[in-house]
Amino acid sequence: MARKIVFMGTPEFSVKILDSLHKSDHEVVYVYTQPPKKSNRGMKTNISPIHSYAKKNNLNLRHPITLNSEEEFNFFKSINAEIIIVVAYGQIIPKKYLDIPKYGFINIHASLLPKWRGAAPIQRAIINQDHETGISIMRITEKLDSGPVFVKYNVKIKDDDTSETLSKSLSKMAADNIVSDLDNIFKNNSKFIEQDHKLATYASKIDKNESKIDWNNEADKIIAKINGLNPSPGAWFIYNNKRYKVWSAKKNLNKGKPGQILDKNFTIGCKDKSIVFNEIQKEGKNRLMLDQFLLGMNFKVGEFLV
RNA sequence: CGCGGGGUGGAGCAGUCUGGUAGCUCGUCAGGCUCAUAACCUGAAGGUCGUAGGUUCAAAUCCUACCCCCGCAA
Repeated sequence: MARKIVFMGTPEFSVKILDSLHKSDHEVVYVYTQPPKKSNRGMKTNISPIHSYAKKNNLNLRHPITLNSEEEFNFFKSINAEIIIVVAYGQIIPKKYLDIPKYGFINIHASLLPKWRGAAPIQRAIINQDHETGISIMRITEKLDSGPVFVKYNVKIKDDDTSETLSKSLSKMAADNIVSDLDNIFKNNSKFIEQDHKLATYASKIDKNESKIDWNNEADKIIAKINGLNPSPGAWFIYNNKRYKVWSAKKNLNKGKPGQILDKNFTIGCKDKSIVFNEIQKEGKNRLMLDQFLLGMNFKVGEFLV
């Protein structure tokens, strides 16, 4: 039976899931996303990935600056949706909204709750060198990411997984399952299980300062950071006053002082072993594979990166 | 009007400030060496220096406009 769904989401991660819902038997009556804002080079006005998807597929779109106004709340009530799916919307849903739809607000979160509640669960899982993560589908309650969960899907984190690859596979996993999961909710087949709040950890937003590579860490830890911050904002270091963004790297067994260039392959010493870059990008330049990068790179073995 | 870097043979770069023969590393092709090679040696091909104007005896280089790529910041 077709249900009236409202979808709330913003980044690329949400798009596949919206697509799944849009192609299902249910009716996506409204899509909410963050309003367009001036951003990026030149400060042009940019719309969110969900915004452009909705436009392309002629879905009803709503992008209020805030949900808190009376007017916005009344509009929401007038939609008369039966269930709301929230995937990385980027705004806290005010409490008064939560009881309006018959089947409530459902959230898709990219971690195995109660682990990694909050803004950057995928990045944190990789940076923390976790071996697995996943998707949790849960009911939204007043407190962020702490509602009862009714299903989790696990996925292994591979050594070469980045936030981008992991985000894609998690997004796909959620998209593949959401429709049948919703059916279970509608049929009342699903048990919502309270999280064990004592085990909760928090995935705080990525701070600019932590994206700089600290060569006093172990090679594995540095690589985890590189992968976790790929593609955005990217792990980086300074050499000759230029900023270099590292897209990927692998461990090398050679030893050397932290931050020191150990050989002509631009291998860099860490606290223990060392790392050799795989794909790297100088500021203002394109990203390059190591062999290309080395051709035009002028450096002396023995010097230090900052 | 957010700040900044860049566009030079197929790839990555130097040369631009201080105008005067188009340079480096790699790749490609041919030949050589070798049991053999992604190694080594020799040689060759390949560039309207992003585009369009301007200044000049002379422009990759100086001036103007435009196009494209990228980093930061938000």
